[in-house]
Amino acid sequence: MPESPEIVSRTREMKQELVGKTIIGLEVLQPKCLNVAEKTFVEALTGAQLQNVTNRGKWIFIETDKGWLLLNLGMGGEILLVTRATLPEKRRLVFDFDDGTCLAINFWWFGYAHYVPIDGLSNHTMTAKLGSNANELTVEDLRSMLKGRRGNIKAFLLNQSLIAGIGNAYVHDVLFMARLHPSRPIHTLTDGEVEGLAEAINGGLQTSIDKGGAFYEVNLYGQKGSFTMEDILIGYKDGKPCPVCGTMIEKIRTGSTSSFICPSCQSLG
DNA sequence: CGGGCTGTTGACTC
DNA sequence: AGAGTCAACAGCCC
Repeated sequence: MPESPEIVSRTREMKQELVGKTIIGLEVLQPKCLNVAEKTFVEALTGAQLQNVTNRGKWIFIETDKGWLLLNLGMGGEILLVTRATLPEKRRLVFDFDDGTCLAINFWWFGYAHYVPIDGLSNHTMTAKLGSNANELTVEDLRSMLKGRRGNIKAFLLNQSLIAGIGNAYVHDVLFMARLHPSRPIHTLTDGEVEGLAEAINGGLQTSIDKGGAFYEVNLYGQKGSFTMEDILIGYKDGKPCPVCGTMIEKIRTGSTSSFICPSCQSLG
């Protein structure tokens, strides 16, 4: 489940490794993940030189002199820096570079590889409405976003057009650190709770960013991230004791997703 | 073997 | 506007 920590880590690695390389060829094994015709995609990016790699939420922005390559790994996937000799079996896209290396991209279930012309980012609806990066959020940002908003806090945190980068894997610990129940109505939050939530968002993601992302995703070199189950406080730990009060952690249904909570630390009040 | 569950996202409905 | 459902279809667990 690639969320901010994994995407920020992949972005760093790609910027480090790929800037300056030129795409001399590319292979599309799953045209369905594209936003344009396969022919258009291939023609647009062949010969493109990579200039920068950034991210917004879960989207990776690869800037080239011929336009943008935007990637979203969906529910998981790998971006691997390999050679033709070491290509992974599972791959949906392969970019060949002028130095003999290549980038093999696979989506675990589904994902997107979109081409956008140099001046066309504002027309790319899937990224144009993304909110600010979760790992760069300030208390003031959060306060103004929450003001007057209805609904519950978990749906708010997962809404990418407000805060970009939090997904259903990290949200459990973010809410736990802020001592908030996922179904807590936004309008009932106190000033202190909003401040605590801002800290929880930053803290909850930063540990994993520092560790290169979660153990269930790999980096460009095929190595797993070092953020492990031991770094997770309550997520996916139903039946185990809460690290703060010892109460049994519960798995509950919240809308169409599951949530993990300590029923004592995160009471609905 | 098969069914149910899991990360994302947008489209669609009420 | 918010909440729910579905569809993209891989892999794991029981």
